[in-house]
Parts: sequence; structure tokens; C-alpha cells
Amino acid sequence: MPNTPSSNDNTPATATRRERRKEARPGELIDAALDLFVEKGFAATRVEEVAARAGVSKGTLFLYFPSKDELFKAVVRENISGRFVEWNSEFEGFEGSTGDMLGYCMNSWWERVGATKASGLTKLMMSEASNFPEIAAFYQQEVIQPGHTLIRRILQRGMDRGEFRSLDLDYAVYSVVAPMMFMILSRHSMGVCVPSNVELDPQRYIAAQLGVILNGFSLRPDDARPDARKA
Amino acid sequence: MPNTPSSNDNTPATATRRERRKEARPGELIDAALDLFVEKGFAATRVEEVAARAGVSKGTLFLYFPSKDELFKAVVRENISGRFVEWNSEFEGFEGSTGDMLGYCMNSWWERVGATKASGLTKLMMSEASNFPEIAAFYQQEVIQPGHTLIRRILQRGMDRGEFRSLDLDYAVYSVVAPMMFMILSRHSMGVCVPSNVELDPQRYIAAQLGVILNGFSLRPDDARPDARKA
Amino acid sequence: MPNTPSSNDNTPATATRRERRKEARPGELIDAALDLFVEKGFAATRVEEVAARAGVSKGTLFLYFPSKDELFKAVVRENISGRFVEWNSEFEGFEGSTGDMLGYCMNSWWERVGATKASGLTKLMMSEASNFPEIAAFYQQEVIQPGHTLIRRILQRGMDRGEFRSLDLDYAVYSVVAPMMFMILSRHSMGVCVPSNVELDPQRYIAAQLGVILNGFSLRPDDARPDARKA
Amino acid sequence: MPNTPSSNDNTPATATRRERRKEARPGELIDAALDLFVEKGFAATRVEEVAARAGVSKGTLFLYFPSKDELFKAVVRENISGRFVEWNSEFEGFEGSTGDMLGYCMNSWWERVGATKASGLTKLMMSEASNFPEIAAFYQQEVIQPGHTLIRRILQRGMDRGEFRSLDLDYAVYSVVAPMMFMILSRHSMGVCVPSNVELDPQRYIAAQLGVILNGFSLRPDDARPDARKA
DNA sequence: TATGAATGAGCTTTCATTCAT
DNA sequence: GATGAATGAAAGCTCATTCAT
Repeated sequence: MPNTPSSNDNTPATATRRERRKEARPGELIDAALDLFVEKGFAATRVEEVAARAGVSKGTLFLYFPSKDELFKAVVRENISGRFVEWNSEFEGFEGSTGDMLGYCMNSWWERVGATKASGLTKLMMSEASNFPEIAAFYQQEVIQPGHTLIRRILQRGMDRGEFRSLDLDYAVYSVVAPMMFMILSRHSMGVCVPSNVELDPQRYIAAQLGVILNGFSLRPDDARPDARKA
Repeated sequence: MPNTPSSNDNTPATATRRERRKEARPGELIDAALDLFVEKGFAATRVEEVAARAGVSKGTLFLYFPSKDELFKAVVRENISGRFVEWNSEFEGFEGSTGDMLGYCMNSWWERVGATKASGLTKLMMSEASNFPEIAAFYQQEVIQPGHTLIRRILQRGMDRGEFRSLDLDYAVYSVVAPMMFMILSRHSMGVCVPSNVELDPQRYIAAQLGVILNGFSLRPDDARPDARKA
Repeated sequence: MPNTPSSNDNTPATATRRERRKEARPGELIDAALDLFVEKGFAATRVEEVAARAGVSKGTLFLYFPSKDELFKAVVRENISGRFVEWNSEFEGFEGSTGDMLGYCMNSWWERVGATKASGLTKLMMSEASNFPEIAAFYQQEVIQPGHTLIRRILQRGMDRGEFRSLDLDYAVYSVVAPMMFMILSRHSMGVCVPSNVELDPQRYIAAQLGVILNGFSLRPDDARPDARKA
Repeated sequence: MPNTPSSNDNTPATATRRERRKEARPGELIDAALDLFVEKGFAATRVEEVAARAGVSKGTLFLYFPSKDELFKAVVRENISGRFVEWNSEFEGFEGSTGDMLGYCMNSWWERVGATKASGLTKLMMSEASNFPEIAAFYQQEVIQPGHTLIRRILQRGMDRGEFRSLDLDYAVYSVVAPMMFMILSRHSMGVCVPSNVELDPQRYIAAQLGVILNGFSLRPDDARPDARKA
């Protein structure tokens, strides 16, 4: 609220340094944790390191997060699952073609997650999910489910509006998801996905995948009739 | 098999049973380790388990591999060896349409890799590569490069024969690779890829992805005069 | 109670509310601590809980008691104060048989101590005494000594009046004390005294013990010529 | 088996030092643990101390006992619950009067448990049971239950044989148990039970309690008739 | 005086690695 | 060569105690 500076005049200037610290702490810890989790993985990151990077002691971390698990969940919430409300509402208000919509969706996902440190969390889950079932369940519920639901709704919209051909929805979702996941992996897995000395250009990569997908989803001349009657 | 000594005639007669045992040890340990690393991940696998599964003691394992890290490296090196010779020669002799070829390729990859223990190796690399840079480089050279080259050649063939539209080859490859990698992940990562209580059916999955891809690669009516109207 | 100032007239008018508060603090903390120490033991009670129950912050507790240990000592000291004056005077005036007297004594002890929070103090001493030698000495002087003396006097009265047989007084005292202590333990020690799913009924328990004790103290026919035949 | 030295001749003298250590380890650890648990309590004893006192490292302790809890259980089994088979069989074979039997029982309990370090375990349970429910349940099952059952059987025998009067068994048990527990407490609780400068003499204490109890259990002249017909 | 954020020693348990036998 | 007993560094978490405000 940069345009309502006077409205805070009654907030005492006495908000002490300590109080300000206290409010900032969770965020500082989450930032530090994101860095380290992404860099070293969940198991290999020691809470003491996280605390140290945030400039506090081990005990202080546990003042704000009751366990390492909860710290991780907070990191995920802050960096990924929190985004879905925004995306969902963008979907609701979108006016253009479903193809544009899908493109917008993939590109903005890339900007807000894929290109950021947050994408490291996805990689991390792939590596360590099986060792931390509770975290895996959380991630699955907070990230995977909403993501799938959103994409499903987009594809459904395309079919409803006659823009896409009739799709096996349960599986078509993965035509969108797989390239994105793959992109993340390629950025975090030391060339285990992509030939060395190749650096994928995200924009071009997304454009290419989108091109194939949209062409793949589109009505073929012969599809005109069979689907027409479906409605 | 102490009672079938003659069946081993091709082994030098000078190799006593003990020596043969000794030579077999590393292989047995590597097999056991592959199973366990794939099943539980690198960190969660205890060397004692590996030794036990190979039927030796913990100490013995360290006789053959100086550390757990080295054991891991041996596992990967041992299991990657010319996996592409066969496929390449099949490509040379293939007669049908490039669409069929791609379908054959994906399905046979599934049968020979995706559905087998070998896919565990892929998963292993994705999870652990960043901790073993040398191994990642090795894997990338022995597996990633040849794989990409093969798919590239297929797509090129499709374009050359006028079956596929003009593709950005560097990126189109991933339309094929990504869904396959994703499939492996979903099978090895405890549902961090796929919503819980959904079990992907490989055949249906591959069929669906192939459907989208081939449609996506295909010439559109307007493509006849390639890219003319795109602008 | 800001609106009932006159009701406190007997408090010196010079004591401001804040000062009164301040004087009450230690007592409130000690009460809270007694409850919690009894309920959960010394080690398992967190000072923060004590402070919370007393309605102050952790820091405030340390303003009044320099350490958890000192808090414990204060709890015991504060709760032991001339618990035996009353009983002693009742003993002086008692008119009935010594058997009735003992029964009265045990039952009233149960009502006034055993069944109340005060028994928690006894339990506390039994559990923690060895960690607080000075306190143990204090308790022993203020509680154990007077208690023993009282019971001794009762038994002596019984012998003097020919109601009880000749007893080894130093040890007979424990026939009375032991069952009472045991009762307290059984009520505070999670069934380490009494088989699970058994809940002792105090009245019945006391009646049973008293029955055995009185029968045990009573003159036997042969006791007429005391101890004569024992050899 | 000091009289069968030659029977061990076939044991190879090659039982290495290491092997001998290995067999002795659990016992050494249990002994060390008993000492420390009794001296400092369960919670306050660190496993590292136990290991150190047994002359091994922390890790070694966990080679033999999977957790601190299990170590404690082993200590209890070794020092208390193991005794009940012996006691029970002694009960079966006992020929004398039930009074003698009870006396024998109390005295031998004193010798084998009460007078030994093992009695510290009982004190420990009273202090810490509520903080370690699993251990409390174990103790209750392995020690309290069998003890009560044994005493019950003795009292029942006395009643069956017309030696004891009709007793409220559920509560009479405590006439035996309470004095014993009390004795233990007095030895471990720094004079919280017994006046200072009094050192209870166990033999005399037990004799005195037994005297009162047996007299208390015995048939009174008037009991002769009513109980006589009960049979 | 009162607060409560911050600290850090201390505890149990795990497991790769060593080495005497 | 093979064993497996022994080691000890680490790691997550708790809580009495301190001290800036």
C-alpha cells in the first residue's frame, strides 16, 4: 500500500528493533532454508546451517518452526502452493483462446517457479520423496493436486469451446506437465537430461513444446464431424 | 554348483572355486547395490544391507569398494554399456512410416528400459547426479548423447520424407524424451508427479502422448506452404 | 477487583495495587509449581509452564527465583509449616480406646493430607529428595520427626493402658506409617505400586490395614504373661 | 559349576579374547547401567556414561541394546523379574506353615532385592514412572503383577489351610507389600521416611512387621467357630 | 518491574568406516 | 581373504537461563 502512507501514522514509531526482527524472522529463515534445501537436498541440510545462514541460533529456528519438516512445508507454501490462488483466479478471468491461455499459463509458471530457486524444491521432491512420506504427502496435496486440477480445467475449457479435439483428459494433462517437469530436471540434474554443452533456452523450449502440444490438441479436419455431433 | 565342474570348462582350470568366488564378488555387490539404491535411494541404503543381500559381511564390501560413494559409481558404470547399439541398427533397417517408427521406438524403449530395473538407474541418476559430477558426465556421454542422437535422426527422417512439418529439432526432441522421463519418475517417486490414487497405465499413457506428439508433428493443411502465414 | 477497594482496608493503605501484586507473585508461582511438580515430576515440569499457570512470563519467574532448583526448594519450604500442632492437641484430649484413636488418626490423616494436594508434597519428597539434600533434612525435621513422635505416643498409650501387647516401638511405628505412605505412592505413581486396572478404595484400604494392624497389636491369650514363652 | 572343570576341556582354548569380550558385553553394560540408573535416575543417566563405565563407546552400547528403554528393561529383567520363576517354584515346593512361608518370602526378597542395588530400581520407578509410560507398563507387568500374584497365593494358602482368618485378599496383599516398599524408600530417599540418625536394621524391621502381620492375619479365638464352618 | 526473543549445551540414536582376529 | 565388533562424528530437538527492551 505505497499510496496510503499517512494511514500508518498512528503506528508508534516505537516498533522496536527487536519487534521488527521478530516479524522478519520467519521470512528470513524460510529464505535461508530455500537456498540450502535446493542446494543440498532436504536430508543433507542441517537445521543449524539454516539458522546460521539466517543469522540466528539453532534454538531460534525452533521458536518459529516446530520441526525440520514444518520448516520445509513453510518453504513450499511460501514459494509454490501459495501461487495457486493467483493462478486459479487468473484462469477464471481469462478471456482469450484456450491456446493462448495455456501458453500464458506455461510461461507464467516458468517465470514464477521454473526460473526461480523454487523449482529446486520440485527436483528435491523427486529425489527424496520416498524417504519422507509425510512431506511427500504434503507436497502431493499442496502442489501436485492443485496443479493437475488447474491444467485439467484448461483442457476441459478447450474441449468445451470446440478449440481442442476430444482428449483422454487423464493422460493429456501429462502432455503439459511432463515438459515442464523435464525442464526443471534438466536445470537441476547436471546434464542427466540434456546433452552437455547444450543450454536449453527456456523461452524457445516452451514455445517449441507449446507448439507441438497445441497442434497435437487441435481439431484435425476429420475431427470436425465426429466431435461436432458429440455436443 | 560343485557337481558341474565341466560346464565351466571355458573358465581357466587354474581358477579355484575361491578365486572364482572372489572374482564374482564385486558383481554380486553391485547387483545388490543397484536394487537397493533404486528402491530406497542412495542415502537411505545402508552398506550393511547391500553386503547382506550379496551374502557377505560389511567388512568385505569395503575390501572391494573403498567407500559408499565409490560403490555407487561402480553401480552406474557397470550398468551402462552400449545400450544403444541395438536401437541404432533397428533404426537403420526400419521400413515403415516415421510415425510408426516413433511409436515402435517408444514402446520398445518402454519394454526394454522403462518397465525394467534399468529405469531405476535413470531415476537414480536424476536423484543423485548432482552429488556425483563425474558420474553424471559419464552417464551423459554414454546414455543421453546417443539417445538424443537417435531421436533426432528419427525426427529428421520424418521431415525429410515430408511426414512431419518443419520442426525446431533441438527442442522437438524433448517432446519425445520428456514424457518418457516423466513416466519413469512417476513410477519411482512415490506420487510426487502424479496425484495420489492414480496409477498410470503405461500403454495408455504412451498411446496418449504419442497421439498428441504425432498430431503435433504432423503437417497441418496450411503447412503445405510451410510457415507462410504464420507471421 | 478494582471496584472493591474498601474491602481491603486491613491491608496497609500504603501498599499500592502493584506492590501488592508484587508481594503475591512468589506465592502464586509457588502454588503453580506445586501443582505441576506433583503432577509431572520435577524434571518434566518446564519453568515456562509454571510461569504460564501463574499468569506471568518466563522471565518474571527468574526475577523471583534464581533457578528451577531454588523454586523447588521454595515450594517445599512454603508448604511445610507446623502441620502437627493440631494433631498433637487432639491426641492430648482424646478419651476413647487407643484402637479408636489410631483409627481416628489414620482416617483424619487421610482426609486432611492423603486425599489432598498436600499428599503431592509427600510424593514429591520421595521422588526428589535425593537431589535436594538440604530440603530433605528440612522435611525430615518438620514432618517426619513430629509424625513419628505422635504415632509413637499413641502406641505407647496403648501399651500403657494394656490395650496393646508389648511392641518393639521403634519398628512398630512403621506398621502404621508404611501403609499410609504406600497409599500416597499408589495414587501418584501411575500404577507402579498397584496392578493396573485396580483402583484402591481409600476407605476400604484403610479399614483393611487398620484391621490387620490392630489385630496384630492386640494381646493374644498367651500374651497375658508377656513374652514369657517366647523363648 | 565349580565341580565340573574337566567337562569344558573340549572348548577350544582358541575362544579369542574378542569373542569372550562379546559374550561378556551385555552383562557389563547391564551392570554399569544398574549402577548409574540407581545413582542418578533414568532420565538423568546418559547412555554415554553407561557405555563409558562399561569401558566401551556409545555406539557399542547400541549394538547390544536398541534403545535406552530396552537397556533399562534388560536391567530390570536381569535384576528383578528374572527372580520370580525361582520364587514361584520355591512356593510350589514349600512344606512348612504359611506363616513361615511368608517370613521366608520376605526375608529372601530382602536378601535378593531389597538389600541390593536392584532395590534402587523400585525407587526409580516411583519417581519417574509417569514420565516414561512404556517403561512403567513394562515394570508393572514384569514385576508388580507377578509379585502381587505370588503374595496372593501365599495368603490364599494360609486361608485354605485354616492358618489365617478370612481376609479381604485384594487389600491384605498390601499389608505385606507396603512395609517392603517402605523399606526400600527409606533406604533411597534421604530420610524422607525415617527420622534422621535412625538407621533401620532390616532384620529387625522385617521381624517386627512380620510379627504384626502374622498376628493380624491369625485366627482370633472368636474366629475359631465362624471360619471353621466355612470349609 | 516485566517481558519474551534468543541462546546453546546436552541428549539419544544412526551408520560409514576401521581393524584385530 | 573375510569377518563383525567397535568406533565416533553427526543430527534433530528441548529447555533452563539470559538480557535488550
